Amino acid sequence: MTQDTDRVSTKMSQKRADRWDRIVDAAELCFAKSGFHGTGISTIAKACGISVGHLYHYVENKEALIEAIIRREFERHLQRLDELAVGEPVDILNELVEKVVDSILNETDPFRTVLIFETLAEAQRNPKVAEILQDYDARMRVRFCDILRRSGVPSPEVKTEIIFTIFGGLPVRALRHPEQKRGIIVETMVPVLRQLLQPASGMSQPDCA
Amino acid sequence: MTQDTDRVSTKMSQKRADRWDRIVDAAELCFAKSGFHGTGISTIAKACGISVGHLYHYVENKEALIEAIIRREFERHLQRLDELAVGEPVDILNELVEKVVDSILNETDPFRTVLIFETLAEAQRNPKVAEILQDYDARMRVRFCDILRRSGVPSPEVKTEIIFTIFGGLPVRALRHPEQKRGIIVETMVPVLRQLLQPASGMSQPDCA
DNA sequence: TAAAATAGAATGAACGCTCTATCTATTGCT
DNA sequence: AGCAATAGATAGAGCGTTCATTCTATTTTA
Repeated sequence: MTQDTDRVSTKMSQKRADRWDRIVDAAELCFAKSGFHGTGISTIAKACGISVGHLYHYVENKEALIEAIIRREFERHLQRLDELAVGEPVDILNELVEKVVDSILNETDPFRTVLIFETLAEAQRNPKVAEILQDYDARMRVRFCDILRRSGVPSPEVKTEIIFTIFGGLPVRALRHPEQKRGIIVETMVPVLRQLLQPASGMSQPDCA
Repeated sequence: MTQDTDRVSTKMSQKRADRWDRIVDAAELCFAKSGFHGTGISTIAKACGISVGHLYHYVENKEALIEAIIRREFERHLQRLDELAVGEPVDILNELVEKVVDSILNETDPFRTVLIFETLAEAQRNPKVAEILQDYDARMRVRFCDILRRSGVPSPEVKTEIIFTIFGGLPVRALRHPEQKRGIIVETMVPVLRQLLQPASGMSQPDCA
């Protein structure tokens, strides 16, 4: 351990990174409660126990904070997607359906969902946010599509799009129809998914022999 | 026509209603451009060419304006749904699929979509908005479900929920993946819809043969 | 002339952000 | 090791602006 200065600076930037994380944590909570534009910087500063001036030593401006939160959230989604891809290609389809079902049933994560709509609304008027959104969506599509392709699902791109549509609709439904029993949806959704994810067999569309 | 006073007062309230409509029109446009919380009252007043003080003679407060816009938008949705229900029960399914396809292809209404997410985001922190949202959703569900029931679709409630999920997801996709050709989606979506809307026939296990 | 319509200034709070001041900890020099 | 110099951490008041709303004054209409 000869890089003493390095270790010090690492420890330093580690501390900085920790502080940054705590700020983003607090901001996420505040934004979830009151929205991007309903939350003041002073509220966020208070929420993580620092002063406004101090917060601005870590955060360039509110906009950057919003983007950071959106990015972090999408990174989580990408990670979840990667966890899906570890199985054997043969089992993947079953695993996929299982995960989808699980995802529907356990989508109770309350304030994570809030930011979805906040983000979508923001993306409509903030081109930078729109770009982030579309960029991450593209990356998620590629990964998911690869899984389908490796599993021999025909027209994987379109299937990806349709499944993403369903998943995009689920949180909407959770808001618009919160009493709906998720289990019942799953029951009817599973055969639909199975039909969509059906690997190429004898009779099939132009896409596959 | 003996109720002269009535006619006068009607003409009066007619004028008031017109003014009100123009205010809501302007507000809708502004909110679509900058969001509920990104738009100031003065902006709305300017957009419909009246003063702030005057606007407050028609509008109780900003909140009421937001609610009015949301309500008006949902009324439009309800109306569109009713237009769907006029056909013969037998043809309804085909007509339904056709309308759905048409809806996907022509969902270019730009600023109407904006308010969807604005509304959903708002509903998460404003209980009154959430109630409106859920109330209108329930009414739309009932109507749509009735159509399915009259057409002999099994498990119409669940089918309604699933189709609403897909429809809820479409605008999400339009934002997250705007380059996606809608036509391709439709091609693959139609068989999915047909399977979902399949009327009860001989072999009809709970879900699949 | 009474009432309704309309305008726009005034209000006070909240906003995002910057500035300065203090305080702490590390560094270089001897 | 001990002190001075320096850099970073932190706080909070202050800036100019905008917000939603109200108030008062004026014009138009009945």
